Amino acid sequence: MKVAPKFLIYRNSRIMASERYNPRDAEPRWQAEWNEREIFKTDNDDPRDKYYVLEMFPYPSGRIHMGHVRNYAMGDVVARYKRARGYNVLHPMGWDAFGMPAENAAMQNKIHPKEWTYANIATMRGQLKSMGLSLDWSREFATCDVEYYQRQQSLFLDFLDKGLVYRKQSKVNWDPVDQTVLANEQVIDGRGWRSGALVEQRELTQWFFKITDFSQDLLDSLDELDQWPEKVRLMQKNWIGRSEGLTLRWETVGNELPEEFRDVTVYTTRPDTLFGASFLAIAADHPLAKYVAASNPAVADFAEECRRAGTSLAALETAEKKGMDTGVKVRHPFDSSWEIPVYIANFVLMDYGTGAIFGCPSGDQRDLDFARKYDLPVVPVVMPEGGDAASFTVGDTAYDGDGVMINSRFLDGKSTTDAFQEVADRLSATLLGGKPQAERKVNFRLRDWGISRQRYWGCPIPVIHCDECGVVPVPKKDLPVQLPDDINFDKPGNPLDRHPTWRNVKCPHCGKDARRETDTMDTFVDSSWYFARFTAPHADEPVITATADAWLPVDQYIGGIEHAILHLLYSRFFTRAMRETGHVNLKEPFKGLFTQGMVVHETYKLDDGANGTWVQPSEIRLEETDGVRRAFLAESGQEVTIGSIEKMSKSKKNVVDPDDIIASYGADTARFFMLSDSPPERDVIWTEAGVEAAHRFVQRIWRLVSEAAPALRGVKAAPAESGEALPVSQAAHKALLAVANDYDRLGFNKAVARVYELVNALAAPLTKAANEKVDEAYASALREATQILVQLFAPIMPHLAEECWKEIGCTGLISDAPWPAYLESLVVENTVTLPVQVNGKKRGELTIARDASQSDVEAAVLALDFVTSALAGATPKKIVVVPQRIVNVVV
RNA sequence: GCGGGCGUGGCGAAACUGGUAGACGCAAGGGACUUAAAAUCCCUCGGCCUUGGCUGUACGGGUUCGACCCCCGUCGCCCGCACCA
Repeated sequence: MKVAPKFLIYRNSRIMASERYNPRDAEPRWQAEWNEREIFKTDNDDPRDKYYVLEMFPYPSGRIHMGHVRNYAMGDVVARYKRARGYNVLHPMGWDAFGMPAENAAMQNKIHPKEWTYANIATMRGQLKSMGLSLDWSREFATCDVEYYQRQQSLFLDFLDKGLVYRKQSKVNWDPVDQTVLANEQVIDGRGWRSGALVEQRELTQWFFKITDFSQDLLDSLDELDQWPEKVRLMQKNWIGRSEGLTLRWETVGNELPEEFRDVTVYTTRPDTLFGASFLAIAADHPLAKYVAASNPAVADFAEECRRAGTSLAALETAEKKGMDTGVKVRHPFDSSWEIPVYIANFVLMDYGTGAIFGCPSGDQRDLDFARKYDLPVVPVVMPEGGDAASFTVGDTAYDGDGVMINSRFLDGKSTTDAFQEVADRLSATLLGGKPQAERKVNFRLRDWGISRQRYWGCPIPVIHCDECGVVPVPKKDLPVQLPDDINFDKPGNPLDRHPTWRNVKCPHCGKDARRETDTMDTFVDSSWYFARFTAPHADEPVITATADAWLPVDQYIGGIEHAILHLLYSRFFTRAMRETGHVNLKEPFKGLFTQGMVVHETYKLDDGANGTWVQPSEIRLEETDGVRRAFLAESGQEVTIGSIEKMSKSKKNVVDPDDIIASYGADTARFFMLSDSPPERDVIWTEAGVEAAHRFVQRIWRLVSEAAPALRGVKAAPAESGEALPVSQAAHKALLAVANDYDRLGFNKAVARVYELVNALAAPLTKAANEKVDEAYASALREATQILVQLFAPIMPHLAEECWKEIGCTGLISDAPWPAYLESLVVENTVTLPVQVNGKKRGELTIARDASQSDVEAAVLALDFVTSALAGATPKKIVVVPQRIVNVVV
């Protein structure tokens, strides 16, 4: 980042009464002071009310980015504000340190994942420290620390013991060339990102957490999370996907199929549409599909094609809907002469329901597209209320709403709800092969959590495979199962798998030769309980129950919206599982949740089009002539294209390094800018002009405060209740009330606007105090107002606040100072100004006593000239008076 | 494809959740100070016509005394989709 040199010169010589504020001097000085006095170290035994504020811990990718600055600045404001409000605040930091990038770095740069990770942590810790965050660093840990993952293995064993862990077959993306499992993001257009080989799906036996044991509870408890964004609760609700339906068995036609295929079970939420059924669709992995494939090469080929589509749901559903007739037919449950074909379809998932559906084309768009493609009948069975049964048809759009049944024999005329019940009742009472043909069933979309990863850089799953005893848990006394250091990534595949000795172990049960599990855990496991570990980070047990119970839930959790579903749902599950295993006594880990927006930046491209190259903002010079902005390379002057505003990413090079910003402007400026202007839940656009303006404001505050300081130092701080200084005190106390309210709601941008307003209000008084003699009452009020101002911005710009605090003669650290109390008499107004509308349009104003009665207001309004002229002698139809708000005269 | 969200001046936004649309800031323009520049200070700033008014919160409808806010529909952009973290 290149900055105009004048910004970098902080002169030592005195200019007028003060010098420029120099963050490069002040910030390290105050950080050292805080550190020395250990004021951010949290005592678990402190008797005050607790407040736990946590930001999602970072992945140690190398350097912090602006998104981190924004996230941690928000958390720090909350922490500092709550500390001032008298809480015992826990505000810890750690590292989400396992994961793929370390392995990729190992392959590309021949560096050990551990070395790479800890080096990154060291760099990023330094960067975070330069931000002046009020963190308790004594609680820091990384999830790749043996001390941490040992406890995670211990939790795993407890879960296993409790029946919350099991193994089953599950599919993975397999790269046949690299002989390795690929993450979804490593599969690009169906091919491995490194090898380019067509990706296959393979079945592996993998470990799962039984999150589905808690489906209903995870859903129900969302109602209690009233300090979560509504959208996140809704997303989780949809993800869990509770539905009420019917499992329904369809008898297959003919006797040539084996016993197990005498019927096919489907799950449906729309049994009412049964008479619109025109096909059954089963997943490529359905047992019947496999059976047919064994003797039918075309079906086998098609099933294989489906398997190549990748494991991601998005890929599956975006793909063209395809199917293939298996030749098998089934009988309609209400008419044994009605035969319906069974297709294999690429959009039916074995994981959901029973892996088989019946298709009703008139009532489901996907089924309709499918039916049109394969020329299957489309019979409308539901029409909207009030429709005409004779003329209602379905063309290109299915009708999936509620309504009235048609073309459905005994259901005709019934509502969809009644038809559902009727079908369920009848088929539950019908026997097929000695069992009811249908059963009511609550189904969840939520699947169990597969945690097996065939990778090195993760927490080893602590079990042993013995030929005699099967799967044997590692005894707790043998923990940790430590990752071996002597590995390399010369060959594809999992280094643990091919390690010469690590796998070899004696069976803890029978003592014979056995093998270690070489799968490691999904990194989401690591982040599912770190918030609990922070409460007692050095304990022998995963958590100290009483301590965890005292600190949890996290009062305010702050992080990106991208974690709205998985991380938060897994953490909610984990807390429940830890409760079942006796580690904690609560089930919801996060009381308050806040999802912040991204940091975005303009992009710059040299040579337009496909082969253009992206250019970093630091290499750019911007010009504006006649309202047109143009960008040039600073070095050569060559013009570059200004592209769209996008999330900061390395690939688009539209990144700004926080280190550069902090070095040029200081941490306070960076923090202030990240919190000002944009509401925290929305994306914020990083602009040079914005940072510079923030920095100017920092300087402005310092100049005003330091110039007036000599006049303020000697006087006692006291608000003015009357006289010349009254407006000064009123402005300060009104701002105090408003900013506290803003901080309580995480409205940082609004708090910043209030701080601007207060500075504007105090600018003239401060300048006056700096330049001329003011009386003591005035100076006292001004000092009190200035102290309030400094306290208001202290959570955002703590270093500048400490500097100002000291300058105006306050003792102690502002980081330790209690939040000031506002005076009621200084914030209430005696009169109110009401806008007056005529027929809903504003025509003027009325200033009247605050406590004026409704009839007083009406009388005063009717006397206003613009009202009398609008009325022209007539009586108003109505006068709407909203107290303290508005008056509307309806003519 | 499914799920979720967002859309207000040239720009970031505010509007106490149905009550003055545009607070506060950025950018721009004008002025003061200065030998000059920077910094600083003052003024203007949604659009259209004439002081006063008309119009305006993505677009089209609706409810209401009153709609950025609630309802229905349309368009555009963003995020998630279970092995990225």
